[in-house]
Amino acid sequence: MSSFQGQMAEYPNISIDRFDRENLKARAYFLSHCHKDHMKGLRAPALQRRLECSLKVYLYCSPVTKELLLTSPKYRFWEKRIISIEIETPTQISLVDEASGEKEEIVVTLLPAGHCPGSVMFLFEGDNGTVLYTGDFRLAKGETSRMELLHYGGRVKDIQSVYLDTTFCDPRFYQIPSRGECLSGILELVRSWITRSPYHVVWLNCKAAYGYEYLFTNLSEEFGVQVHVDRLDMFRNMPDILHHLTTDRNTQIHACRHPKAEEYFQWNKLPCGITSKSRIPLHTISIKPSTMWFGERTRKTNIIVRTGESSYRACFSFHSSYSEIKDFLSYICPVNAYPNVIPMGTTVDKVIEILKPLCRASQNTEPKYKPLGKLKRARTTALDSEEEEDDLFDDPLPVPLRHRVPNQPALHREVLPTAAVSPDQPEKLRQSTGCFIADSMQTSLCTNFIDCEESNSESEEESHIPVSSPGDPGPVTHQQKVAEEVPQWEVFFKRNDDVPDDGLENLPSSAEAGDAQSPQLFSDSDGESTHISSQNSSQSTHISEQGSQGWDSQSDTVLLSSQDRNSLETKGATSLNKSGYRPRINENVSASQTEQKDTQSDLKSRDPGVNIVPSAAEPTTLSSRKHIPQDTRLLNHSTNADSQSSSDFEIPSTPEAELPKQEHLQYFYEKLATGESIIVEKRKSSLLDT
DNA sequence: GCGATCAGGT
DNA sequence: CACACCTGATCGC
Repeated sequence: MSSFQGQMAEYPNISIDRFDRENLKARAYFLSHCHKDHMKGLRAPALQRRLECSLKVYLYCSPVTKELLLTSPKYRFWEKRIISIEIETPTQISLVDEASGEKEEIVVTLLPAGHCPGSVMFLFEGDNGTVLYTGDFRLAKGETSRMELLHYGGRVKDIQSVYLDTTFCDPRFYQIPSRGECLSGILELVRSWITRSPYHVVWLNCKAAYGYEYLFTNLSEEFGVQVHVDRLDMFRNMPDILHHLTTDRNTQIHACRHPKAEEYFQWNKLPCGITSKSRIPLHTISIKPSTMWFGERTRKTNIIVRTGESSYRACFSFHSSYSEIKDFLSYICPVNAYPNVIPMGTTVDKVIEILKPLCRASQNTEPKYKPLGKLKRARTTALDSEEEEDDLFDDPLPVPLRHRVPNQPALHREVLPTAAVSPDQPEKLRQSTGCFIADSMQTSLCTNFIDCEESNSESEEESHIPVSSPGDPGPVTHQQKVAEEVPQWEVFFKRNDDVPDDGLENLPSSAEAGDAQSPQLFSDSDGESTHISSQNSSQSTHISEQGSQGWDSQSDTVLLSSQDRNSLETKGATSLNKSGYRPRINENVSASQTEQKDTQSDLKSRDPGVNIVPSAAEPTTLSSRKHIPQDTRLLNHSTNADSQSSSDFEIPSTPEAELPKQEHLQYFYEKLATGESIIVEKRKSSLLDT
């Protein structure tokens, strides 16, 4: 549960995900997603009064969040005061103090957070630096590096502070099976049951919260069976969700709820009350999505656990695991990181101890890497025997790869995201948030060294992925990016060894299911339980292809973009916020926003110029000041072959390409080393013969 | 009657 | 397997 108090040290005039107490004075409000623990005070009389008095105060959120919020009558009073901002569309907002007329400009960019429909992270850029509020998020390793607007000049932006979802920021939660792995596990369990007869039904015992929709849509897609839910009016403008849901109880997949649902289930009664179909009794299993986690060294990652004769728990998480958080933060590498959540059973201090080493030292704007001695040696050619670790940097890399150097090309707008933090900032931060300040003394040399290493490997691994297919609504720079990139072995011949693979048993086919009431392929939860295990990347790619075929064959409506079909996890994370769940409604926001919506599949809609929304008495104007570099290609970093990947954004193999054999590589290397010409027999290697 | 808070449940 | 709710009791206005 979020304990973020609503305000960020750098921009205290805005409030995010909190609407009570101090936040009642905010000049603008932001809502990252539609979960109640992020909406405290949002419908309180105090705030309603504030709205009536201050006609220039608005709530900013994603279009989906706006739609979900306004579905509830309790929040209807917000109707005229919400401005939805498209994902990945930098938007300028004027923060005006209505009493003094004082004005502050800020640019906000919504980035998909992968937590639930409409969930976003907020990237704020203004005079006090660039800050990122993650809200709640689940991003697999490498997804961060694909967010164009987190980057500038081929590097991650210089981010002063990150306000971070630390729900699972504890080594206990080292890994959580990826979205795709969890989904395929659940798919197989459901398949094994509902294919037995039309009277075999599953009940998905989901909590009352947004976030299970991608499970529903994928199940529906896979089996051509709509999911029974209590309500679906909130999705009335999201056809790609709506089409997979039904209020007709006559279906084999239920996600309906009832206060006495568990009791009902004991009596083979579904929450919606039915026990039979055509007077033939139903055979029901329950599947309870819940977070399951595994330690660093755990290799078994069971996704389904049987908890009773007809009950299963299935792995499912809305939040990033410990390693995903660390990947995320070390990639962003902010000056400060503040936990939004203190996980149960841990303390603020412990969380801070984890975050600190992943941040820059707050006083070292220019990171100093441990192997500086190497640079000195390179110039003086003097040997420096006392520092053995220098040898780790054989290649002269005098410039930090990750961080923007102080004088990067300035953004062509009035906000300068370079840190303008005064020396007293740390104290201010401590006071205003009561949270963590990255301490330069302790992040020290070692930290920077580690960070450099990790950033290199991660960027290398993730930065050359052609995520965008022509015509899809990805950021405009994607295509340029792909074209400019130099092919890398790692891209086209993706290893499988970065996903824990312990010789998993493959799932038996559903035909194996015997006569018993429960599927046989899962044993009980008494310790010997084996289950659907974590699958390697090729399997998850395979599943996604099945899904893709389903889309093609089954529906005349394209519900997900081609990009979203690339993997199951893409459906789960990205489409939640992007084209997949984009409401169709037209909103009266501003000329610029409407234009964005109407041309969403057009590259023009990805024009990286900053939108301006009418805030605080500003008349709507259209601006397209460019500030995003043409070349957003990431830098080449070195590979970390052992890095764990929990992503399902696995790099698709080039069709018909095969991993080169060791002996072939050896041959090539030898030839290259001796300068001989390479004669390629049989299979021509397009990567080597240029 | 409403909201805030807490305890307890899933 | 620890989320994001729900319900109900109590207190204050």
